[in-house]
Amino acid sequence: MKLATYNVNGIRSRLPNLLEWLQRESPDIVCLQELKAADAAFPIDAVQAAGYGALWLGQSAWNGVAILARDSQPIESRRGLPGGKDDTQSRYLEAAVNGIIVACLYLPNGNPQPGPKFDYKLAWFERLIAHASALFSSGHPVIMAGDFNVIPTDFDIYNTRSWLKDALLQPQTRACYQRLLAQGWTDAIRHVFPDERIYTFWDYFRKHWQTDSGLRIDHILLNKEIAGRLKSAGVDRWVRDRPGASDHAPTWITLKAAARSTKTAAAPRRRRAPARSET
DNA sequence: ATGACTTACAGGGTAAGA
Repeated sequence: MKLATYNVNGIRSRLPNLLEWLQRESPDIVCLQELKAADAAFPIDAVQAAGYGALWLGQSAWNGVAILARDSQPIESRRGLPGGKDDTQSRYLEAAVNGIIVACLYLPNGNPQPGPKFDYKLAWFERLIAHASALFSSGHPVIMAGDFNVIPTDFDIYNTRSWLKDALLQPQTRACYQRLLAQGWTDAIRHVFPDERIYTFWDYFRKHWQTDSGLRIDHILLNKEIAGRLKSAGVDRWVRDRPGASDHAPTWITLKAAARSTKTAAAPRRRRAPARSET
């Protein structure tokens, strides 16, 4: 089972790239961010023709998230984070797919910093932390995947020199991410590659792709019910190299098949005791 | 270095991204 997260940066202009990637990599579950399209403009026909069921939360021009499931229809469990009465930005969608709760998120960028956009980022992060706590201890297998807009450590960026004022690596931003992880979540990419520089984003200018000057900001977090199933992880860098690519690359994990329930797996199968009524 | 690139909305120039 392969799950991926991909900030497409405009699903309509990126549709050929998205379809090529879906066909080549066949991910089972996909979290998309930055659709930059209203609900009515989501290319559901093309997505279905590629073999995927989908849920989406669109918005004209900006933001927008979607969850795709191969040969399956995701079952929506939440649309928007709790506590967002006045929040009009489409950044959170949650669904059940193949017995897993999948949370697809697009955390605010927060630049320029300081300022109202950074305040909004931190406030949104607080709402995420609160909801993530409930998800973590829900008893279900849960995966939170998306563009977190957080560079967790200096090891997750090619060089901090020109980013020191950036919202993505401010101490407050990193502290929020660490508080989230402290609930017990496994950062899947870092867990699989503890000593390697892994990037998921390379901005369009300054030849950052050509010089591999990237950031690791797209993350996949696993709760304790599913962390033991983590098998492998990676970044589909070839997608970033295609003509007309998004500035992000798809980031993915594979999972081992779910074990049978603990009781069933642990208890040796017993011969059925003869029933009294049989004699 | 309020920059360099790219998308969306609109149908030009501005906002936003990270």
